Amino acid sequence: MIAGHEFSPPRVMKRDKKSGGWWQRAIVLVDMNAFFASIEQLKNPEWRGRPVAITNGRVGTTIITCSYEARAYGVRTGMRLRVAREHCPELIQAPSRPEIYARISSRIMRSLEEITPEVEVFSVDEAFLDITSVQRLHGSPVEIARRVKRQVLAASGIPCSVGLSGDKTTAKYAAKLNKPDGFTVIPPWVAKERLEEVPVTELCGINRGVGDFLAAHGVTRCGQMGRLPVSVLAARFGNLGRRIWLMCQGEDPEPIITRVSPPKTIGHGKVVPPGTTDRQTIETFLHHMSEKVAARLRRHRMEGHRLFIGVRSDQGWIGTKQRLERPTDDGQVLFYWCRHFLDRQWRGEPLHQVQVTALSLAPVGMQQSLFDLSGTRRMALNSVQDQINGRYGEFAIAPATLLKRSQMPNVIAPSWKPEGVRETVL
DNA sequence: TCTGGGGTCCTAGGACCC
DNA sequence: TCTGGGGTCCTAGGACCC
Repeated sequence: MIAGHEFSPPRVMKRDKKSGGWWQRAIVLVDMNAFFASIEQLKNPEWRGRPVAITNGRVGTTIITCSYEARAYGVRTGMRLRVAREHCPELIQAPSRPEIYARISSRIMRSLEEITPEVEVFSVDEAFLDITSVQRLHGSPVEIARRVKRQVLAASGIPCSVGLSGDKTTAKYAAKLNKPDGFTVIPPWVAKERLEEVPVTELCGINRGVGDFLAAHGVTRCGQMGRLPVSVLAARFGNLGRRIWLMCQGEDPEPIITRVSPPKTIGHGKVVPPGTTDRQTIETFLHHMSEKVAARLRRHRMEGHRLFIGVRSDQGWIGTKQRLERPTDDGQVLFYWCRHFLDRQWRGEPLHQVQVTALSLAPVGMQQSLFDLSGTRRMALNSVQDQINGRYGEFAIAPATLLKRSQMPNVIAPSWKPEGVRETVL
């Protein structure tokens, strides 16, 4: 490696005269605008400039996200399709296509890493970049941020909003000031002043829980935070409290997290037709969830050591968390426990949601039961199933009872993160 | 408020150890 | 059984994110 001082940030923070000076710390937040809808408009040119809403497959009734043209009519994420059509009769329904969104997301993230290796994939459509140490290489923060915007467009064909500041929270706040296709700079030395009148709940990380606590102490706007001793926040929220205190003053110390860590839980849940009481239907859904969870466990070469199974009725969740005698990545085993759960805990109440989540994940153990023949046979089968599904799509092959449900849409969670964007650093 | 379908992190408190 | 003074591990649940 080259001597450290080559890359260390300048000690003196210069004012950004004609965007020429160096910043002590420079953080960019990239936010794709209406990501899924923008992609569908890109792939279907006749939809450009028109109101498009993404739903969960053809059968979805709730809007996952929608284009800005649709938003102009008052259509919103989470709205029922039926209600949305009242606002906007010509609304185009587009079933979500997760694989495509995932591919484009990966492409965007890889292109960002050409600018700096310090990229934090925050969600499928958002990323933080710490560009502090590449100022010598690529120019001023403003120039680099502009390049980020150009590069995302080149990599994906769709616009994004960019926020630039000296810390993560202010950069994120900046990015949402101008949407879509925005570019907002809040130089670090004016961050505190710019945040002064901003309600604290506008900042990422402050919601009702923290917001109510702050309000009870007379703090509703960032500028009021200085009056509250940091010890009050620390006493209530620990380290998070200290961070919040700094965040509101434009000095969020949070670093960019480049490390991709393995998942800690893997789960799937699904809304079932409201008021379902038919055991067979419930089982089919749980079976489907079990196989999906197991397939992902195997893809990560992980096993669940604990398991959450739950169903939701009008009375709320009925669920169990249990420790497995033996960790597993096998859908049959997961489904076995689902049935067991139904036998023990379900009294036939009408249900509207089911959930299967593998907890306490750990890499597949070395002590694998190599002498357990039935075990190895199942592993081989699972491995083949994964390969086929990997090539031809999930559930190209699956237990027979699931095939007739194979039109069950796959969704992509906004929290999905692309894999293999970078090598995990040891 | 939740919609729908995913996640993470943190804290409090209990069980159990010496 | 409680004294006294540590500690660890585990789990449930809350708060937050997209």
